[in-house]
Amino acid sequence: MGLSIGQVAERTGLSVHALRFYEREGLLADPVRRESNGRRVYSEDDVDWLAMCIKFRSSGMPLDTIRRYTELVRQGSGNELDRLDLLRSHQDYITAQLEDLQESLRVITHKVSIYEEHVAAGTASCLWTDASSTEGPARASSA
Amino acid sequence: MGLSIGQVAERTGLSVHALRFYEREGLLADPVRRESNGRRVYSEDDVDWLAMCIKFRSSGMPLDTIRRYTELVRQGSGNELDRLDLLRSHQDYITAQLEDLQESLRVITHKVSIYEEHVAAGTASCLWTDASSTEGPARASSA
DNA sequence: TTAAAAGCTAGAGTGTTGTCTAGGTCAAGT
DNA sequence: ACTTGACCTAGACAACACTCTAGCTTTTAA
Repeated sequence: MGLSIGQVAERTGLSVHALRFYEREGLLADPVRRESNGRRVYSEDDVDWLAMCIKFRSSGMPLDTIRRYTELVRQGSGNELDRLDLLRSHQDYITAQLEDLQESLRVITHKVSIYEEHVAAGTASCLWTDASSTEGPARASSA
Repeated sequence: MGLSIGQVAERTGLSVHALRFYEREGLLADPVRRESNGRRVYSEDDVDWLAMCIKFRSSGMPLDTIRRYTELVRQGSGNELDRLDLLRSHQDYITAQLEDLQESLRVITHKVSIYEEHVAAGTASCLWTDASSTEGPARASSA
């Protein structure tokens, strides 16, 4: 039931350094329990919480915001609207990221397909000399 | 036809600092032309190239990789397969990001909906006291 | 019993991506 | 003449999120 920092590092993929760092930064709902010798003992709940933090992080939430969220949870009930606000705005942020990424993917896929055509053509004979229509400044190498 | 650094900053959304920085970092296909007085003169092609760099950046390509790509383009024809490689691997990277983000969105949307239920219930009467089933360590506040 | 492995704290160091400052030039307007 | 504003270079500084080091204690395995 109680996990050492090393075990938690293994399970979460965070380094032990990062785990201590996150704790110092106030990202854990409660300051991790300690054994008599001072060593950290993590519960499954701690690991779940960390997993959530990792999801937040990987979707671009800054540590600062995770800390604010953590504080709200730590304060207990009464601020659910604030938590909801924070979550919704992160939701919006993710949605915006998704749209940007999809657009980026569209653009790069287009570039890839142009290069593929060129390369396919070039496999037969090396007749083309620049990436015109894919690279801006390389275009026609002129005014 | 020739744009000042300030105009390019306006058009691209990059700061003039960032524009000079990108140039120093070798992210521009050719070192920007200068007026007699040393001031930069950007062409539309430069702006197009910058727009592409911005797309690369915003989809998580490090400056380092953009520089490598730029170098390939600068070298001229003959390395199209290398460019294609680089582009394809970034394409894969974006795809992976999209999947991660979608998963994150799923998780956070679930949390949001749980909070919404709680808050809706609480609007009538403040009967619930914690975020159990949404927050790990806050759960039942016990062993 | 002793050596390796794992943990601890405090704090320094790092990589990335810019941003800002200092000190100066140049052109235009008043 | 003088101020304002855009531009220049070189280089210092900064935010973010870790990562690593030093110096120490404790646990575990041989």
